[in-house]
Amino acid sequence: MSSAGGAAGRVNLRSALRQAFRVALEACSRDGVAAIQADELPGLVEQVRETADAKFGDYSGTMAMALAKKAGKKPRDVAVEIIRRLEAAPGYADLFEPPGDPVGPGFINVRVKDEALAAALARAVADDRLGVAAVEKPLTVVVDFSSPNVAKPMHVGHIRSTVIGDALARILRFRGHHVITDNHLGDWGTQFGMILWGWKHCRDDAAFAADPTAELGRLYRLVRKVADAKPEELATDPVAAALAAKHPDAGREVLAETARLHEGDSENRALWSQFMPVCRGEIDRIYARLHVTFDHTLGESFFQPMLAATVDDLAAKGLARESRGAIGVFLRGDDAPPLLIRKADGAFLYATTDLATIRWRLEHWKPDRILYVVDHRQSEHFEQVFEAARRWGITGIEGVDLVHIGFGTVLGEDGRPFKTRAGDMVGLEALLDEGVERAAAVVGSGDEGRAGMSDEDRRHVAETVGIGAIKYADLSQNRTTDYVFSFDKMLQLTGNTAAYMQYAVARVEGIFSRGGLDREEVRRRCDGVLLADPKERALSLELLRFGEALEDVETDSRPNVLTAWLYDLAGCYSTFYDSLSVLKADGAERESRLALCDLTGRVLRRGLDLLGIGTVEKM
RNA sequence: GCACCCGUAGCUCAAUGGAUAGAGCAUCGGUCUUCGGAACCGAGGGUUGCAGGUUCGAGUCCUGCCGGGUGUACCA
Repeated sequence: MSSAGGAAGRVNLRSALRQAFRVALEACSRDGVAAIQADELPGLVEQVRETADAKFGDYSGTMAMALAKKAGKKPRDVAVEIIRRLEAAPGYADLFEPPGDPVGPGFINVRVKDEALAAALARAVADDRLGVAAVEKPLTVVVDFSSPNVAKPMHVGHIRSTVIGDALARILRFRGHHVITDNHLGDWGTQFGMILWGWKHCRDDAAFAADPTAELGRLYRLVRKVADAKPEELATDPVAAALAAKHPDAGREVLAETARLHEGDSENRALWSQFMPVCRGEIDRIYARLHVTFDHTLGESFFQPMLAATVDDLAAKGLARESRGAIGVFLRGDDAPPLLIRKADGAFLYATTDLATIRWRLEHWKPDRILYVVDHRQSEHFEQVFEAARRWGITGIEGVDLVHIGFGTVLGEDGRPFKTRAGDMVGLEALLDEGVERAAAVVGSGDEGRAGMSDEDRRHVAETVGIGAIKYADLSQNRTTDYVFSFDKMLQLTGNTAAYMQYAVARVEGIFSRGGLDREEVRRRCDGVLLADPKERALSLELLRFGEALEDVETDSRPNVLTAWLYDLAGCYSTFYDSLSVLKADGAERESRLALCDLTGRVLRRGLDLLGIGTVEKM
């Protein structure tokens, strides 16, 4: 038996090569080639990366050029010194060909041995983890994402946090980290003051009985306009305008309702308890459809009992003080705006809850890292909260990474924030519906995979493709930039889209059902892979880089690194499959190529799964 | 005013300081008597907003402009 499931059988080629370079560089330093401090070693070792072009080999190291100046030597001479020690590094010769001479100004190019590649691939085929090694030092990582305000309908603005956060959590978990996901619901803020005010002044009992969610949504939208009292908004909404005229002080009254809720007013608390299940039911339905789950859903209300103590403690430590009736933490001197933690009317704020939440999480979960997947517009807020938390000196905060994973805005095709013609945010559910509807039309356009497909199957395929398209479009963008939302582009069957990737999976895996083959049997028989053709070798190497792609996703919390790699993998497969026979091949060649197909299908499927995207057998 | 982010092919987007700035769409051309053609191969298309600077090497780092966005005391 091969080492199925055994960590010893999994090799991350890049990590192995970096380790060899580390040894070589340490030797260079010892031998006086170039003085290298221990703290600059990691940066140099990271300069081992995949080559830009296969003609240069598989991996290259560029650190010789960086080291040349301080060594007082020519870059190529430094490279020669590194190469000499690299070849002697433990384990190097098992996996890699001798490097040869430096290229150009001093590139050290390395090629993986074919035998090592074939053996690693055979192990990956037999492995549930597809050859991906788990991290050596698992961290406890809290991922705080989605976090909608429950009293208002979820809209397109929530999709990015939800989808990116879910993907990051899945990937970190697969990497071997201990991941705790928490949906930090906005269930205690001013939006509830709006609902409360609306409930008391303009509710429609019949409408609430018929559809509580819709009625609460109506109240929120209506009262927000009344409270904001912007003339241009009121001009287009006579109902809101009439209410605003009748209640000129609505804005303040809304805040008063919020404050009463926070103070424990029995009527407002009772209404809150009545509204919450309605709100939760609404968002849970969407999460179910997105296949997104959370380990915890500790909303702001959960931390409410800790807020007064939070303010008191910060004040007692001399970090927070009164200013204009409110209480704030002054982080940048007396002139810069402080981080407010209590309003003049006594109500607490977003920052108060965030600080209390950090303390609670540190105490109960002892994380090494907390990721906040939140709109980039809140970057300043998080900078301040993190700074305040550190100065506060909460127990256990030393060494904990607090990271704001910001992301850009979703734009309409006009380049403006994505809104309906009326100017409202686009509802998330309606968005998903439209995606699925359009997917149904696209999926129905072919005929190959549809033979014998029931209506139910077709609905399932449309749902999987439609939701997948929306998620993939989001995840395949660099998260830091805004992006233009376009159903037409995300549902294309070519290019870097979910539909293309899902199709690739169906096509790859269709080989086995079409050929009437037992995949388990293919895997059992695989004891190596033939790499006679460059296309087979390219595909094999790409497959073994799955772990590297996941590692790179974690480094900068960027899921688009994974989508880009999956797309490259699909490209390698297409090239391979187009020119080399699989089912029509014979003997060992057929076995080898079937194993490649099997692994490609499983890696693509797993990769999409790690992005939260489903796949189908036929489409 | 101050702070942060962004300006890359006609369009939508990539590119952890590395080699000739890449994909898809669109345009044009080619392959194969389809192991799922929703394929594969190729071409054209770029002064990476502008001007300096650092570096062996800059789309990437620094400075200054131009243009766009966001945030800036009691929303979250």
